[in-house]
Amino acid sequence: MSTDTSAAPGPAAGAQATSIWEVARVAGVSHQTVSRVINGKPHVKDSTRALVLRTIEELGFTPNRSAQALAGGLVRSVTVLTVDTALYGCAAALRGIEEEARAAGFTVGISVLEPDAATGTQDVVERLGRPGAPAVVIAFETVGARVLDALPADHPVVGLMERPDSGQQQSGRPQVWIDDRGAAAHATRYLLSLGHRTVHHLSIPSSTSRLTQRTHGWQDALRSAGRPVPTLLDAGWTPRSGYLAASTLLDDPSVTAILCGNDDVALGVLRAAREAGRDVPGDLSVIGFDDAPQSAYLTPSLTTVRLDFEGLGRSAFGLLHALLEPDSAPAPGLWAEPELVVRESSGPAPR
Amino acid sequence: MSTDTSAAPGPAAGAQATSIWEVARVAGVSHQTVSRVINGKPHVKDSTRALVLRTIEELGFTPNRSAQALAGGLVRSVTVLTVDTALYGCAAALRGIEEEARAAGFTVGISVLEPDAATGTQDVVERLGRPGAPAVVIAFETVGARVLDALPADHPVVGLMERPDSGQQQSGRPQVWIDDRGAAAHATRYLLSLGHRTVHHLSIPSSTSRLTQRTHGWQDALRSAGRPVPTLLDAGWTPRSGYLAASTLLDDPSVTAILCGNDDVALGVLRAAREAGRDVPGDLSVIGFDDAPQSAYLTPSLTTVRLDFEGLGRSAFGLLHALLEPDSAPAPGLWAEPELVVRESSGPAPR
DNA sequence: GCTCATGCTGTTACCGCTCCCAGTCATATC
DNA sequence: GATATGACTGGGAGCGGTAACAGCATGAGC
Repeated sequence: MSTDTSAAPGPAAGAQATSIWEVARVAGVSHQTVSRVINGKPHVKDSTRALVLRTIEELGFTPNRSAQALAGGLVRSVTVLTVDTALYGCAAALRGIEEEARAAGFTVGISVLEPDAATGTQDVVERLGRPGAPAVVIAFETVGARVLDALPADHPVVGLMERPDSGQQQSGRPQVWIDDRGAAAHATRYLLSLGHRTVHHLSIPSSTSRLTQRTHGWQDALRSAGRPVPTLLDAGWTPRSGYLAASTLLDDPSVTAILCGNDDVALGVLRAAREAGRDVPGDLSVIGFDDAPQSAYLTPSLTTVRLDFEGLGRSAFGLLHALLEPDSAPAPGLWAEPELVVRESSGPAPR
Repeated sequence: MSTDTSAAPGPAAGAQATSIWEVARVAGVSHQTVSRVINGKPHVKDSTRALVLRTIEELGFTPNRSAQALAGGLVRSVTVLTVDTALYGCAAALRGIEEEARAAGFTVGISVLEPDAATGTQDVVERLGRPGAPAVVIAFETVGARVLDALPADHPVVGLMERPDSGQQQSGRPQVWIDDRGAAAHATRYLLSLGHRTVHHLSIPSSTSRLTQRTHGWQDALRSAGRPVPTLLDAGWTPRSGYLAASTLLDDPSVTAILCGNDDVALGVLRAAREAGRDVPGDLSVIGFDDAPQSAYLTPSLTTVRLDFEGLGRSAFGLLHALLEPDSAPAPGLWAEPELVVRESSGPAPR
């Protein structure tokens, strides 16, 4: 009796790892047939298919994705490029993407962009691991936008953006966006309608060259109402930054309404207001942006603009999927329009 | 003059994608030398190395990770398995892992576990894409723990856990954990020291078979102080769940101190307390868990147990890295001990 | 001067999978 | 009955890398 090492014809002759060759050997078919079964391709007799499927089950075989990708098969993986996974907007979008991607059998990778990260084409491709690797870029701010620009035009990538300026429908690159400019304008008008003379704005970080669309929307509303546009104040993303920015702003008693770049900033403002002895909404109205899950439970509960980041993420993936597999992919869904959610933190201007 | 299609000896003879063959051809060396340079292996003359490096730069070549993985080279990718990317603890841990992984040149994938997901070995391996693919499992709750169990003992995986019961130092699998049991006990003792007769507890979801370590810690402290242990109340992860659970609890005027399973639950409790006309901390003390970035800015600001999820994530990756590359990996760092952060939401028992 | 170690380089065989192409049948069609 | 289908199946050649081995100089040691 001798060990038969020459039996298996293909690679992995004496191997223990279960490959399609092993499955093929056990099932008594060729590796090609196994491949067909795995990929649900036609031209396999039902009984053969069943046999192979059973064998796969028995052997606990899992196709090796690296090999699939290398052999030029369908890739079924997305990389999400984002600045911060903990920030509510990004986290929610990520969740939407992941959810949809997993449902479609895609693997999702994630790579966090440092604010000062190198964003040359090569740097970005290196993060993706392979030229032509599908990606979703969460590009609400500058770094993301730069990364998006660095990718070649034919690269399968979709961006999650702020609403692009109507003028520059640029790049023809697939993208999904939220009309936060319009939403910010709406929120600002709402505050004016409550009798506030003007509205101050604590902006989330913007590129040095460009204001955020939220800031633009705020300006739009004030200008078209003929109201003075106060100096723009830059906050960060955190409650702390909102708190610091508001601390000085609240020294001015004429400030009666503040539109914040996001809910976290608004939270900081709420805190600063309380410490400054300003009643919200009696003396001061505060509006946030995003409608994070916490915002409804704050004291006072926060009036805010609800943004459907999760839906946006789902759509982004859907768009990418459609790009990759035009036939099999379901049509990408839509996402909810921004909506002003009025709660306790906003009210009539003091008199 | 004719196009020379036979020049390149190896694969990709007439291809346009830049592979190591292309780099080799341009640099006038063999593909193997290019491979050596890429991997920083020895036995390459400095001048040759420089030449290859320059060529790589010029051609904008990026090694194909699928091919590297397939060829049995170092893998340099981790998959994070978690239940929710938006939950503060998970998000922070994920950030820690990603940060450390990227620094080490690893790709990070993420896969969200549904509460009712199939967690057989094969299901999990399928998510990882390849048997033996390194992973970090965020296993603070049941699903994660089950997944961890499903992986074969020799699989390179590290778990982020609650502190295991001292009895069962189980499985020998590498893991990092937070002593939330001790921290919960500490927080409970703190409340008792303020004069509260007992402490109520709103638990985050636990497996049906097992209480969370936080709940255990709470029981520990009450029992060893000889205080009555109130009925355990199950909340969820969200402010809403805390709000709902507290709404009934607060009908009982003897409830003066509540330890919450996390900060979001505590936020809901704060809200419910206000609506019930209970002053915090005058009538009621509330303590959270996690110290989310928002908690310091709430009104009242939240006394909570600070947990270093980010450090935990970094350490988890460090441990995995050391497992994968015992020589080159730096020693995994430590993470901060839990710490009770006393703020405004806790105070002496009412009398 | 010749052997031997040593540094550098190229050749070859895979890794596990998918493509393309060439069979082999059974069933229609003429 | 011979030929054309067409469903099914198998064989081989890569995909872009890495590992193991083999060559070939160069310098040291005898």
